[in-house]
Amino acid sequence: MNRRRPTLEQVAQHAGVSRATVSRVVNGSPTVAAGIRELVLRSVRELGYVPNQAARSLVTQKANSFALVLPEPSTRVFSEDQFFPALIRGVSQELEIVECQLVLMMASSAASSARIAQYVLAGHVDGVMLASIHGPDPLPKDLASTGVPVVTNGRSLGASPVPYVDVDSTGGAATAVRYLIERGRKHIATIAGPPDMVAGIDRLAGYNTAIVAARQRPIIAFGDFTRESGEAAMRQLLEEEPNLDAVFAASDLMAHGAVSTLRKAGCRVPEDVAVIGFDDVDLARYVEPPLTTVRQPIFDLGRVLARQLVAMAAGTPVEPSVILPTELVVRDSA
Amino acid sequence: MNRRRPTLEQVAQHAGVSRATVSRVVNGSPTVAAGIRELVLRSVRELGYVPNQAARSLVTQKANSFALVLPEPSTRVFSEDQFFPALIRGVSQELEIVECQLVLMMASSAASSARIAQYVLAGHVDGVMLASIHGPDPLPKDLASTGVPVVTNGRSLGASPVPYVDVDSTGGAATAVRYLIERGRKHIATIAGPPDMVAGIDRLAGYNTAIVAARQRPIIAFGDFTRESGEAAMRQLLEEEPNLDAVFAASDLMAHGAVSTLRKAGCRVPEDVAVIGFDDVDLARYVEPPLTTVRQPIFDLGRVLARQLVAMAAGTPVEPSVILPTELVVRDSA
DNA sequence: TTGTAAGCGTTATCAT
DNA sequence: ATGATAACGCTTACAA
Repeated sequence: MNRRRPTLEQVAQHAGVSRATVSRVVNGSPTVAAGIRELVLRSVRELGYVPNQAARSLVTQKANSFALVLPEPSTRVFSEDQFFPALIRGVSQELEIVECQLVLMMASSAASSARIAQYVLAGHVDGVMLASIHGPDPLPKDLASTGVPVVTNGRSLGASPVPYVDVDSTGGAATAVRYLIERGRKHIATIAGPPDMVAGIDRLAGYNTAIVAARQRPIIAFGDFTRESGEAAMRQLLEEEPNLDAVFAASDLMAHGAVSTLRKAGCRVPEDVAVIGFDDVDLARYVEPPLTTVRQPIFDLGRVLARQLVAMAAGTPVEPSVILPTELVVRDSA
Repeated sequence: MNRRRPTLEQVAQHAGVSRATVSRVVNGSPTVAAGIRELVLRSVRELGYVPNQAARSLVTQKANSFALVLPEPSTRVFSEDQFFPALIRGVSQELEIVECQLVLMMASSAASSARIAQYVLAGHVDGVMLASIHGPDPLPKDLASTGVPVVTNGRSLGASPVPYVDVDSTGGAATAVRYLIERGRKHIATIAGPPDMVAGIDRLAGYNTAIVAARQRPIIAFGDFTRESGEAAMRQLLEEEPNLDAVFAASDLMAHGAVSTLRKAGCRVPEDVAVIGFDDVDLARYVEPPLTTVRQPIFDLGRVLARQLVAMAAGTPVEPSVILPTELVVRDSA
C-alpha cells in the first residue's frame, strides 16, 4: 500500500552505488562492471523499482507513445465495418514490438482538433497517425508543421506533404468493374463513397477508369458507406436507370443495402443485377447471396502505418507513400 | 519549424513577470490581478505556449490519462461483435469531459500483463479499466494492490474487491428464456459462452434460473461467442437432443451460427426451433430471420466504466458495482 | 568503470 | 497579489 514508488536514488542507496550507475544499469549501458550490474539488478528487484516515465520524458524529450487519431463521426469508423478494430489491432501489434504505447484520440468535432494539437504539442506523444480523414482537414498539416512526425491513412486532400499509407482503392475498384465488364455487363452503375473522403474518391476513380476504358457510360450515385445510404442510392439508381445490370458499391455495407433494395424491387442478384462490394467484412460471407467483393488488408494497413511512424520518429527517412494491394474475392453476388 | 516549444520561463520573460505568475494564470488561479492575467495570456498566445505534460506530471504526480486494457485474444473483442468499438466510444466520450486521454493496451499474452503492470507503475496513467477478462486473471488485483485505481467490466473471478460495472447478463438471459417458456417451448437449450468469462457464466446462470423455475431440464452446449462455435454447438445439440424446440445463445453471432446449422438440418426458425441471441449487434436486424435478442447498452457501459474510474482517481468513493439493464428485443426468430 | 552535478519544465511553499 | 526557491525523478556530460 505504499503509494510512493521507490526512486532511482533509493535503489542507489540500497545497492551502495550512485544514481548514475543505477541509471546505466536500468538503461542497459555496456559501461558497467558485471558485478555491480548484478548488485543493482538485485536491488531493483527487491525494491520493485520501475522508472518514472514523466521524469524520463522530461529529460529525454521522448514519450514512448504514439497517438492514433480517429474521426469519431466517421460513418466508417464505428459501423459494423470492422475497419476500426482491425486497424487498431495492427497498430498495437506493431507498437508493441518497439515497446511503445498507443494513445487513442477521437476527433469528435472541429473543436477537438485544437485539443489534439495541444496534446501533441504538450509532448505527450512522439508522433501521430491519422485515419480516414474527411475533406481538407488541416490537422495533418498543422501537426506536421510543428515538427511532430505525422503519417496518415490515405493521402490527405489539400496536397500536404505528409507521408501516407493506403490500400489500392483505385486498382481494386477498377479490377471489380473490369470483372463485371468481362462477364458481359453492359450498364454498370456505382454507389460511390463520400466525395470528401479519399476512399470514396479513389474507388470512384477506379470505377470511372474501367468504365471509360470499356467505352461505357458512368452511372453514379453517392452514399456514405453505410447500409442505409446503399439502400437509398440503389432506389435512386433503379429509378433513373432501370436497365442497369450491375452495381459496384464502395463498401460491403452499401452493397448489402443495394441487394436489399434490388430484391424488394423484384430484381434477382446476380442474374438480373450483379453486385460487387468493397472491404470484405465478415458479413460479406454470411449475407444472401454471399458478396463478391474487393478485400483490403486493414490489419496490415495498421501495421505499416505504425511502422512508418516509428521510423520517422527515429529519424529514418520513409517513402512518401505506401500502397497496399487489394484483391477481388469472387462469391455469388457477381 | 522551431522544434523546441517555448517554456514557462520564456513566457514569463516575454510578459515581464515571474514563472510562478505564469503558472498561476495557466492553471486558472484566482489570485492574480486581471491586468497581469491579460498580459500573460497575450504572451502565451503570441509564443504559442503549451505546458509540457511530462514536467507537470513529474510534480503533480498526475498523468491526466487513463488506460483501457483489452484482452487481445478475446474472441469477442475483435469480432464482428461491435462490443469493442462501442465500449471505446463510450469511454472516450466520458474521458473527454474531464480532458483526459485514453491509452489503449492490448493484453496479447500472459507476458503483456507484466508489461501493463510496469507501464501503470511507471505512473503513465491515473487509473485502469479492464474489459472482458478471462478466467482468474490476477491483473486486476495486482494492479489494485499497488494503489492504482482500477475498475473492471464485469466482476472479476477470484473474488477480488475491485469495483466493477456490468450489464445485467443474468437478468437478460432469464428474461429471454422466460419468454420462450411463455410461448410454450418445452425443450429449451442454451449455447453458453466460455465458462471462464463472466459474461458466459452469468448468461448461463440466467438460463439455468429460468429453466429450473419452470421445472424444465437444462440442455447445455458451450461456445466462445463466435459464429463458428455457435454452428458447432448447434450441431452437437441437434444430435444429442433432437426434440429441442428452442435455443438461447449467449451471443448474436452464436445465435446466427445456430440458425445456419438448424436450416441445414431442415429445421424452420422459429416454427420448429425458436432462437434468441444476446447483444443486439446491427447484424441481428439484417440476417434471415431477424434475430430476437437481448440488447445490452455497451456504449453506456463504457461511459460508466470511465466515470467510475475518474471518480476513484479523484478520491471519491464509488459503489463496488454498477449493473446496467438489458432489454429483450423481439423480432422474428422467436 | 564510476561518481558528481547540471539540468529538463513544472508546481508549490514560502516570504514579501 | 507576486516572486524566489525548492522540489519532482531522471539522464548525461564531464571529471575522476
